[in-house]
Amino acid sequence: MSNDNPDMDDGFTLLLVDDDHDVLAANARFLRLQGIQVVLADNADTALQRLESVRVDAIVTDLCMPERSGLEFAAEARIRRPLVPIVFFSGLASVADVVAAMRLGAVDFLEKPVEPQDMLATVLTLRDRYDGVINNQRLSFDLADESVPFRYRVLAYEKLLIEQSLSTHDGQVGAVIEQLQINRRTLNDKMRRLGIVRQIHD
Amino acid sequence: MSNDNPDMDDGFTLLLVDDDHDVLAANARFLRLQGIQVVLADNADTALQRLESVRVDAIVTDLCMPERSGLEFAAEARIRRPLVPIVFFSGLASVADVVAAMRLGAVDFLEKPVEPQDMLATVLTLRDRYDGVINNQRLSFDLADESVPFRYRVLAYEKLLIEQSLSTHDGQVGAVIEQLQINRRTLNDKMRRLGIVRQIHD
DNA sequence: TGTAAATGGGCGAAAATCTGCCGATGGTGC
DNA sequence: GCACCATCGGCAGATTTTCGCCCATTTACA
Repeated sequence: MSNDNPDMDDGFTLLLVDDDHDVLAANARFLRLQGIQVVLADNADTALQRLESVRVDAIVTDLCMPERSGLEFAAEARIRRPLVPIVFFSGLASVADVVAAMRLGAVDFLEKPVEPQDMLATVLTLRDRYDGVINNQRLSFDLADESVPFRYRVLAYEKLLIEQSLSTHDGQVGAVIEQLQINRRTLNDKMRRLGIVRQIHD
Repeated sequence: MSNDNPDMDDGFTLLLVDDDHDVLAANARFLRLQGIQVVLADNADTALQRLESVRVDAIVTDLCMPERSGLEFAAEARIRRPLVPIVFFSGLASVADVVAAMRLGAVDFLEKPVEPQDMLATVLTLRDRYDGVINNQRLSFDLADESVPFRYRVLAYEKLLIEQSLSTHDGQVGAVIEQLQINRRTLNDKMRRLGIVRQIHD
């Protein structure tokens, strides 16, 4: 892919995966016109290679693809890049598909045909909000699921610890820092990555 | 906590929410026959009251209910009990509904009509996870008071995960790599760092 | 004894994380 | 308005971790 653009980017690169070349090209053109860097793949294997060779910040993928499905691809992608948010789109999605996708940590699920405006809005949201964030509320429930990769389990545990500490201290970050003996800066980063939102009760 | 039946109490209580009384009663009877403690509610408000008065370990709720929907209820429940897993079921769920539910941290989403067997299987999974979490905490924390630094707790958890996986696979490192989806080199490093010694039994 | 598979670990580049410094923001009290 | 406090986040350098490459050792099996 033509990534030889010398003048540097804003650091945000989207991986767009679709087995339909026409749709893929059209969407890519549209997004590029909006100033978003896009890397393309027309199947799961190519997409995984892209993940290796290019620094990808978000993934938008079709659910139904020949050979390897979007779900399988996403599962692999999750292992390689746990922090990269994934959005699916599909025309014929069953409830089970959506559940599976969300369990994999999908950020959103669009229905085909995807309006360019919707896709753009979603992508912009990814760039602004989900960048580097593990969106997974499911993390905290997968604690005992045997098939969940090590890395997720550890992240889920970190999330659990922080949330517990936060809730026992009424959302006081300072108290959490003291109890967990963690650097404030590190705690902030982790909270952002793990999608922990502080909430104060009274 | 307030369980009047002392000898039936294995510590796991399910909150079942459905506005259809007949379905609710039938499901409750079935689950109780399977030895599962069930608390009932036929609307969101009652369900929230139940959350306050009874220690609930898991929630299974209808998505569509008059007045407050299952989603709204779940959002409230999340705030009050962030760690309690929630399962939805619904007959007419749009993709957007499923996405919203999963984002709220739903563990699963069943389609109506729900087969008793499916519901039972789902609930049993919830219960097992619950057990697993409790056990994990006990194992890694019986030495630890609250003041153990975050870093050490996470390391202890990593050690626990690896040791568990090792022991269930009879010390086969290869199987651990597969189960935990962890790079071999990384696993080796971690084992050395955490002082894990592989031992083969027969 | 040969051969293959499994495991452990050194080395080093790449990636991720940690963390101090500093400025921004929002709420509180004077 | 102004000072104060708690919190968030950009930036960047220091530190740690990850992981491919490669080889030694051990174990398994013919």
